Amino acid sequence: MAIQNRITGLEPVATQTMADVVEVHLRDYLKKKSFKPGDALPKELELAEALGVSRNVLREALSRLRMLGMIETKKKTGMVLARPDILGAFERVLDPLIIDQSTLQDIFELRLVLETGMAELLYLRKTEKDVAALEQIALKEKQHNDETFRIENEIAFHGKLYEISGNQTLKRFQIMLLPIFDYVVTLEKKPIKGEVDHMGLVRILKTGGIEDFKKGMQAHLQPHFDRLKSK
Amino acid sequence: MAIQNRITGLEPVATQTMADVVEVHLRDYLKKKSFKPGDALPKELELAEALGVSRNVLREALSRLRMLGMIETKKKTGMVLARPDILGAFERVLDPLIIDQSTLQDIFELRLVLETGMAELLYLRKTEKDVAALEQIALKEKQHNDETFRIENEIAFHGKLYEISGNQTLKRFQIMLLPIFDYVVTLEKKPIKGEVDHMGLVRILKTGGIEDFKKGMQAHLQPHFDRLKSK
DNA sequence: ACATTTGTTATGTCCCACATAACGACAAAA
DNA sequence: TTTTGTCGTTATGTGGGACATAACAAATGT
Repeated sequence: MAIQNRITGLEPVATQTMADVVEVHLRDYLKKKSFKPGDALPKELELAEALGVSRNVLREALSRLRMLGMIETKKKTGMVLARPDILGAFERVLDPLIIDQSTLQDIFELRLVLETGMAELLYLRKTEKDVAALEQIALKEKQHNDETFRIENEIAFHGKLYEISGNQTLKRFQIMLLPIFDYVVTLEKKPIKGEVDHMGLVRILKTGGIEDFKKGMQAHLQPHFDRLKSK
Repeated sequence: MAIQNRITGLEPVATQTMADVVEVHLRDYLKKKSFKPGDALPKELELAEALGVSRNVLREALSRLRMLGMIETKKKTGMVLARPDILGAFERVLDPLIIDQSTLQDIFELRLVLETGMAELLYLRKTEKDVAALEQIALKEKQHNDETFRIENEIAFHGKLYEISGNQTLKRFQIMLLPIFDYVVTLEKKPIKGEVDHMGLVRILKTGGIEDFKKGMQAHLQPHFDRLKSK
């Protein structure tokens, strides 16, 4: 048996379960038939028979698609195709405690990449009203001092930025990533402070150009980037 | 009953199925018990009894967790906790045909945000070997002329960029987003060409600074950004 | 015309049975 | 002693049947 340990490049036989196969078949089926959202699907018994599996197996696969939001089911009415919630599945597995360290680091970086790359969208879509709201958030910051408020405000500020970007998917992304980000940050002892604070970013948004903002955000997040060097 | 139809903001009672509830309970259970990957879980019958549901319902929920990679099951051995594949679920629903138009647009923007924000990571981790490989890809581009090759090469070039970023999650992200990107691009008639081409970006990576690259990538993707204005 | 009742039907849930693979223990062979 | 083969045990994988329930549709009554 000692020899087996030395054998490399041999995966332990990917034993697929029927539900796995059926899930793929169903997805292909939906794609191939080019169903539109709202279209009715065959009933469970018909599908089970067509696929040659029991209703049990079929329902396991359907349960998956249902979780992903690809289908919706109602008694008597049957199943209809729906628009999947592409981020819904994401949320379920985004727990800092069960994600391995390197992926955690990856996600941490991802947030930094997003916020520096967001400048284009911001300048494309920001309104005076948006900037005013952002300024209000930044102002409140100076009135309080406790730690929990600081974190909440940090979230509010950056959240508002995502909102201004006008990208709903991006916004939801941020909401999901925040816990992760918090988790990583709180692992460090002292709060990190960049050269440019929130008020500074607001000032740039009001009077500066897009390049200025990129530099500003870069400076704001610089301490976080510095942490990554060790990787 | 007519009154009910006028009430807005009231979803028609999210009729949760047992599998939905059990799924949540299971996830909470796993989190609360702070299982580590590799830890063995109770067997199906025990879980079903503890939750007060039939084995069928439990298995539907388990099937979902299994799909997300949160658990692995083997006959006789039972179930063990695993590291979820955070992007696996994503891939399953990322089909341009079933995603609604606005989300498609969001994702399209997301890619642009990622690639402009990636500059920091690139300059943090690029090696001479990386840049040389990138140059090879850019060089091949000039030798061919057919459309399919152009697209493949486009993918190879930008894919290499993600690779250099050293962020595995980012890289997988790009692979998933590419079909979407292609889909949106091919909706347009003529190929889009920015002021800075691939060779230009390589030149910047070799001799220029990080700010230069940001500007370069910005110019390279500018035509795409211009498309977004109409939104 | 409208409200009520009744019937039908597809999903939701449960239960039982058996197949199958993998583990563990033990025995046989080297 | 170490390896190899056998076999029973066991937890998951799969199949099939039954009934409950909600929702739709048609028939009925006012």
